[in-house]
Amino acid sequence: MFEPLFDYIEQKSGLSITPHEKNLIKTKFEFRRLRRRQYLLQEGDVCKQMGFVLKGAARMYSVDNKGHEYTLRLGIEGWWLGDYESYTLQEPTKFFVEVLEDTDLLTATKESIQYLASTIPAMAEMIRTVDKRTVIATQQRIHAAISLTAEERFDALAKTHPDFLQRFPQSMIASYLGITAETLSRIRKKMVCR
Amino acid sequence: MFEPLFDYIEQKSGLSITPHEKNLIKTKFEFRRLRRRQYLLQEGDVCKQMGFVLKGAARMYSVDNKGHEYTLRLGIEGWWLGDYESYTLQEPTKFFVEVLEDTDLLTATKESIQYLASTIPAMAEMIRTVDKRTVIATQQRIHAAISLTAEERFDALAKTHPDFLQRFPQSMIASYLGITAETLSRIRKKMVCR
DNA sequence: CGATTCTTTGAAAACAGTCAATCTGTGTGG
DNA sequence: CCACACAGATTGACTGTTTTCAAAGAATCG
Repeated sequence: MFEPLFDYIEQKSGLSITPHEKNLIKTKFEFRRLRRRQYLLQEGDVCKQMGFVLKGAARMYSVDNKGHEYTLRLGIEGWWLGDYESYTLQEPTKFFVEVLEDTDLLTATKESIQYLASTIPAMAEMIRTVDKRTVIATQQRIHAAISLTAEERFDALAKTHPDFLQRFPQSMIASYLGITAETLSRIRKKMVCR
Repeated sequence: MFEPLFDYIEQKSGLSITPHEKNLIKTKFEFRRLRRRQYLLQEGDVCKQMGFVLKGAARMYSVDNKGHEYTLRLGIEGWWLGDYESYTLQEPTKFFVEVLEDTDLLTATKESIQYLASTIPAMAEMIRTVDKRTVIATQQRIHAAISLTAEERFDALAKTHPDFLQRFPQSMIASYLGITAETLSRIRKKMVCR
């Protein structure tokens, strides 16, 4: 059950983890199964733990006072769930993290993760690497948001994450791209014609 | 001359640095003075070094095939200059980093910074902390880009970085917000009336 | 099968971009 | 000191895109 996480840590860090370290990780992560439509996190909660997705799909979104939803993050197998800001600062979140299919997770608190990082070199290196990758990915998304048209942003997403288009409803993809579901529907219609 | 950098490292890491460590840092960073309109980095370059701003102002932007500019980053005293993606991956950049006033920098290569990080605990911790803050800040900017109107994004920027509005021409603020200079001008006009 | 959710479509309104002209302030050279 | 050039900001008219709202059409789940 923990194998996908072990593989992930070794792959991201480029370091291997010993059997002893694996046992340590097993004691600090908790297996959780969430059913479709359950929330891992809700607005106002403090994000006490991050979750590594073993199986399933989820999204992180906010809701404004008009009821509009804005999807900040989509995640499937091999992604982390949780609000990084709320987790890092231990402050209440503005977001909901909702599971879209029955989902299996490995969760751990900040203290557990910090302990593992201080004990297991591969864990510390994995976190540094993932943080760096996240900075790069978010910078690219900002660049897309300010420099590309809605259609170009959709094309870019279709290229970088074609799996997302299969797994998530179009309305969520639209909200991830910063457009309405109607606009995305029309963009797709136009594209098929060509 | 190095004091602002030492202060920055101690403040961000929460750790103090010894006189010996300070000397080490001095050997690895290079002082550079750039004149208004000079480039620290140009499209196609590999970002060999990051620069810590002692005095001055700069922006990082891309140019599309129609000649439109998109500002990804604005920086003044106490900010880092350079394309994080190109620096981290050592791949050619899509961006220009241009100095808007005569600017004093402390620059260091990736190797130097990695060496300092492996030698000086405060340096390593500063990098981790700044990376985490960057993830949070970029996530907030993405959220603003997809959830707020142009006017609301301007208000948000005026709140979080009022100094930017003084230091940078409106056309650059507009491009940072993902709108045209004309639209920003009209937004400001509307706001004054209220 | 019925209920629910998601997607598509249409028409009107709101919004932002484009292009061109004008205005304003700054600094430079004569 | 003035005239001029220059860059940045503003304004107007127009175009194009996106949102909004409402309704109808598919797809999915229990």
